[in-house]
Amino acid sequence: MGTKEQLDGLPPHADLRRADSLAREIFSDVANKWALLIIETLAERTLRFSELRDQVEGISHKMLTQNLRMLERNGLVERTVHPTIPPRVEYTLTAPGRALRATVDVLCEWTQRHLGEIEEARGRFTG
Amino acid sequence: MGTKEQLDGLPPHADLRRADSLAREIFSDVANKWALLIIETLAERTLRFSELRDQVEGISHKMLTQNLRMLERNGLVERTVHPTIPPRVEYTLTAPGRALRATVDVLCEWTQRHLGEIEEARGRFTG
DNA sequence: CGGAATCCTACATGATACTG
DNA sequence: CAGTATCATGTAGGATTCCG
Repeated sequence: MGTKEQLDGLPPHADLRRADSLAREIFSDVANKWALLIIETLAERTLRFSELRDQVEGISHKMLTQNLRMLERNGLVERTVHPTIPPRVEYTLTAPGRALRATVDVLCEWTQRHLGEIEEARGRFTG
Repeated sequence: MGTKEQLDGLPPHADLRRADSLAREIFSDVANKWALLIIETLAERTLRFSELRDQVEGISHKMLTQNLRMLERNGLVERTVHPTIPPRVEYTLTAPGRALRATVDVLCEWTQRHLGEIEEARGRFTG
């Protein structure tokens, strides 16, 4: 596959080095807690706006809207409007969104696995 | 292993659900572009402060300092001061830092792999 | 209910200058 | 060179209000 051949031999963050590259832009979009928590939450099942707001603890109405728009713009989340009254809007992960989810899972697992270690380090740290 | 048994059967983001949990706090620390780019850059080799500033394109002196302190506090990066004149300060990944690096690599690979797809999605998006 | 728009505040970030 | 402090500014983010 052509894409894979181009990547072989390069560090995985090769293009992220340039501050103005598309890769860096996407990386910056995605590397923030709200986006990743939304992705994780949608991974279980399709959810409505208000369900998401309830399940992603601490997120505000505004942040949820902004991040959903960003994820939709990047094609990671699909937005479906049911023209009923009151309106019903559902959000689902797309294929790339589900692929991203798999990588976020790894990050979540890392967090769980090193909780204790990090807590200890914080205790030792005297900044 | 006790830790593994506790995690089995739970979604990987189980504890991240609580906005006030330690897991969420660590996740929020780590899920930001500067921290992750620093981790990626340090993965190749130990670097001095000024080398890092040059290699992580776009990062400011201040952001680099702040993020290095945060990573050091969480025990992901080790800071070594050589008492010379001028001073020489080197930063290295710790074991948990290297483990994190592996997961960030996956995120970088995801970014590279879906670049085109995302660019297309952006073209279609009319927000 | 979902979302856009407004206003307002706090904090993140950059630029600069200073110290050891 | 590495790091801190200070100041200025932008932007993130919350609360609120209005609209379909």
